[in-house]
Amino acid sequence: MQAKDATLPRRPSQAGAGASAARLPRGALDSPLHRPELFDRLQRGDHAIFRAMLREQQLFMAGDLIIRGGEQNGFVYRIRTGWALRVRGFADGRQQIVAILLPGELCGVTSIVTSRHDDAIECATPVTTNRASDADIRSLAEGEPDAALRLLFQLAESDRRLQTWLAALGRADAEERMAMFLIELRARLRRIGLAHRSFSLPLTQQQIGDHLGLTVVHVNRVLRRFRECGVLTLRNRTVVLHDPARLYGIAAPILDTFRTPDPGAHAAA
Amino acid sequence: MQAKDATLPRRPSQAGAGASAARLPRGALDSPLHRPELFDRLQRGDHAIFRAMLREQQLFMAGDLIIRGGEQNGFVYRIRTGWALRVRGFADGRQQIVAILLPGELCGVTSIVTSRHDDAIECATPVTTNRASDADIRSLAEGEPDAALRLLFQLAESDRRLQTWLAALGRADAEERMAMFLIELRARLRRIGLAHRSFSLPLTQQQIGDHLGLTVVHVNRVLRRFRECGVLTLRNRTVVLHDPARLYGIAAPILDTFRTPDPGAHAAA
DNA sequence: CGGGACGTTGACCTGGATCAAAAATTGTGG
DNA sequence: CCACAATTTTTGATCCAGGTCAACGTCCCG
Repeated sequence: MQAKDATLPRRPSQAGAGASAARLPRGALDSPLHRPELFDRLQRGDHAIFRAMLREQQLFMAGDLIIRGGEQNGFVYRIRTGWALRVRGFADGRQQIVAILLPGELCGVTSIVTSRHDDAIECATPVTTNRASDADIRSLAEGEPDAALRLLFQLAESDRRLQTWLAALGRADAEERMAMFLIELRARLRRIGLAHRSFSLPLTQQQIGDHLGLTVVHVNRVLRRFRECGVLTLRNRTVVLHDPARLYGIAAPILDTFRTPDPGAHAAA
Repeated sequence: MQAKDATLPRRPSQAGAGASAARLPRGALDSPLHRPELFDRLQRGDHAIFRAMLREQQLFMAGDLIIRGGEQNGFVYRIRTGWALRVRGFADGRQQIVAILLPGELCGVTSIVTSRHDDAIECATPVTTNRASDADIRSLAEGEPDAALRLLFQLAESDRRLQTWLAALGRADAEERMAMFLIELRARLRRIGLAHRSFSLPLTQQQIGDHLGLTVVHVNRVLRRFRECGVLTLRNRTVVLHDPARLYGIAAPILDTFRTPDPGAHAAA
């Protein structure tokens, strides 16, 4: 359960997830909604943070916790390879996977100001990380505006994703959620070079359910429906998209958001 | 629909929400989960930001949009008085209220790095704000670490709330959500001196539903049940808590979170 | 005093949960 | 390589929390 403080293995993991991401992906800083004029600064900030983290590397196994819930954690992490999950667990065993973290992303940034993490960070695959103490990161940010900007960017991205997903949980049905989930994930994986027509999805259906707010059973049924309609196949932790357009069609009402809620909308053409 | 660029009225609003908050509340910086040692810095940072915003004041009416969804908005706002809602609207009319903003909070902080807001900020009551351009805020943050910390704090708070609420939408039932919603809201209002045994809740039941992920009809039924059990009364946009302990009891399994999801839990005492 | 929000209630329906049990897959030690 | 245990996937049968539809009441405002 504890991470080994070790140098990274030559081949960090056998999982499809990590294998092709041995090099640090840059695409994570290229979100379609960020300001293009800041890209250079973000990249420099990212380098600076990465350099500050070079000394501390860790290797986790699938199932390990990078950050425990309910405790203070004095570090900011950067995922190098593998998939990590932000999990919120309840007293009675229910749990919600609040977000998914992919290589290149920072996690635990809020350690800088908060005294406790309400979520745990759990590894879905073997994961390699770098880290630095929150104090180091804080002083780095004060010295290098670009690094501060990089931190802000991570929080802004996280905010946007949480917000989007929250809206989906509140207002979308099972098929819409599944479609949206896979579409967004594929887009993110693509940006870091980990998705083509098919991509790996190293989560159990239980975990997918914990993310979509559904039971395993229903996740399975939705997947079956998608398979029977020829939309996609999920086998061996791998998603193969047969009919992307159809998938987009299912999620369309949800993806096409940004309409401001103006009271006169029902009259418009 | 457009805000007046005017000096603030002597009595900013008749709504219970704003009336007693003419002075800027500080309690917003005193979240139970932030690091106490940073409080002074946060407060200084808050002052600095507030000073940078003094020049631009605005008054909005209930229903106005402070920030439109889907557009770039070059400002960071600070709510002075009144209630604002972060709303995410879908193409087909569904909408989800993603968060509620109270006096003393910053909104639009992500403007600093993003090119578009996916959410709109809508006023639930008359609202008075200050604001400054994102460029000004960015350079302020670079000059004054305390101000940067204040921005980070806002994002961290927002992150925690979104995460908490997301988990509730994914895994809690209607009564639990309602109970949790009212409990958290009361706690926040208290911190800024706006709640005692009763507090004002200036939202329609439709809006409450849009926040809880329920229909108006069902919101109404849950409220009736609560009323009939003697837990609380909601009348005239005012919540009167008759039996707080009972309310906490309903939300207990959800509030009592931070348990890390360890696989051996079912065996423990 | 008429019209338009908003709140309230009843009757009925359905998407997804729950329960239960196979089948398939993965891991483990011999 | 196989037998065995544990985990995960799949399917069917049944149930219910919450949605939908349709009124009606109530308050406010011009």
